[in-house]
Amino acid sequence: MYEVFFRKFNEKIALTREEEELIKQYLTPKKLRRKQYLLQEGDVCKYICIVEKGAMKAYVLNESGDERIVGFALEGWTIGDLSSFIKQEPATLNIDALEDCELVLISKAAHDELIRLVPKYETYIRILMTDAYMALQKRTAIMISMSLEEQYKALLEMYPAVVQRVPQHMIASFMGLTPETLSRVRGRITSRK
Amino acid sequence: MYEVFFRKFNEKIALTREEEELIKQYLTPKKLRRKQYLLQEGDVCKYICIVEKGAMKAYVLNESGDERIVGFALEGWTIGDLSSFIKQEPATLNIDALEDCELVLISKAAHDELIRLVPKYETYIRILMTDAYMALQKRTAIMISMSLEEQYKALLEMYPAVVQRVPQHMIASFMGLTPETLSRVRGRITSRK
DNA sequence: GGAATGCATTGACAAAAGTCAATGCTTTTT
DNA sequence: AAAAAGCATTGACTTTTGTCAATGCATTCC
Repeated sequence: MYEVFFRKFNEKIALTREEEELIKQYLTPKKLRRKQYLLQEGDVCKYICIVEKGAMKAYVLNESGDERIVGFALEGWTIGDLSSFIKQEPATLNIDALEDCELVLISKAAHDELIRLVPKYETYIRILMTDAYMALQKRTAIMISMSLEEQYKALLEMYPAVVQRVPQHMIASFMGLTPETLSRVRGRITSRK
Repeated sequence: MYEVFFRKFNEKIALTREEEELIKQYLTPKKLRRKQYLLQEGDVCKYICIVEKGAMKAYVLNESGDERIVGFALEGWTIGDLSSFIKQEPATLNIDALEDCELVLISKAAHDELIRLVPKYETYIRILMTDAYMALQKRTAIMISMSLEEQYKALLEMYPAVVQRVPQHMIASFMGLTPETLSRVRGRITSRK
């Protein structure tokens, strides 16, 4: 249990057995079936979630009521409405399972305690946030500076596992496009290349 | 000197006089004239930069060679090519001064030392990264889920000082639009409202 | 095994955004 | 004070993207 979580953790900062055991006490395992919600808009995000197995997506609904995907999470990735989690305010994001999932949850209380008690946890979170921010900056730069063809190619490079695993209409949603437009973009890429 | 930097720091975590003095030794002041570069694409980002006075922008160049603005920084804000800074790899961002600026710089060596020596510095950076990530998530959600009119209104709420202070063609660039389109979007908002 | 559902693609058309050129107004430069 | 540069706006036109409808294919569900 928690193999993926601690593997990812140790890739960034090596933990002793004792530290691992201590941290484990603050973690909660959870299984989620495909299409089940982890979080719904308006609820407070009670947990940061690390995916041990499966795949999740986070999205907002636009005025027409259709999903715009803000992010995905595969094995080893972290997902949650961070803003809602940190401030304990109602969430703007919806998060649900794309596949049957095994998750590790960290509650706000556990998170605060871990930061207080385990210096390496704070360091890990600092690095996690930094990495997440860098990745989102990169995605933002891609979105505002490239043609759709180039955006799609860049996402393929940046998130090959996601593009492979997730239906294309969700990639379209992630890019802020309709499925038809993404289909045509892909057509242009394969015909011209 | 460094008033704004320490004011922002103390808003998040209170420092003792001794801690302030210690941290000060790792900071470098720098003045930059309007239009001068802090960083050019291809160079390694040597410093994280906090704006004491003035305004900066970070941008990428698209295939047509025109600027797409990734972010602004006003007084008290932080700017830099974080990815380049952390990995000490060539930058993809250009950063320059919109106005004459007074800056506080933190080199990579200073940053690493501060993290090692001053626990509150690591905490501050963790919070800074978390806040930056939350803000960028919000901006991303806005960009993929809203009409241009709503995007502009949302940016007005999110960054009123920026919209007020910066020429509109830069706001257009920040939104991934041409200046003409933003002008028309603004026209539609004021006529319909 | 057949029906239903979800998904990607394509076509025809409508709506939105980009491009190019021109204008008028400031601000900056000299 | 005059000239130049920067900026926002507008109009005419082009290109891109969205919308709606239809099709074909694969997967899932009874």
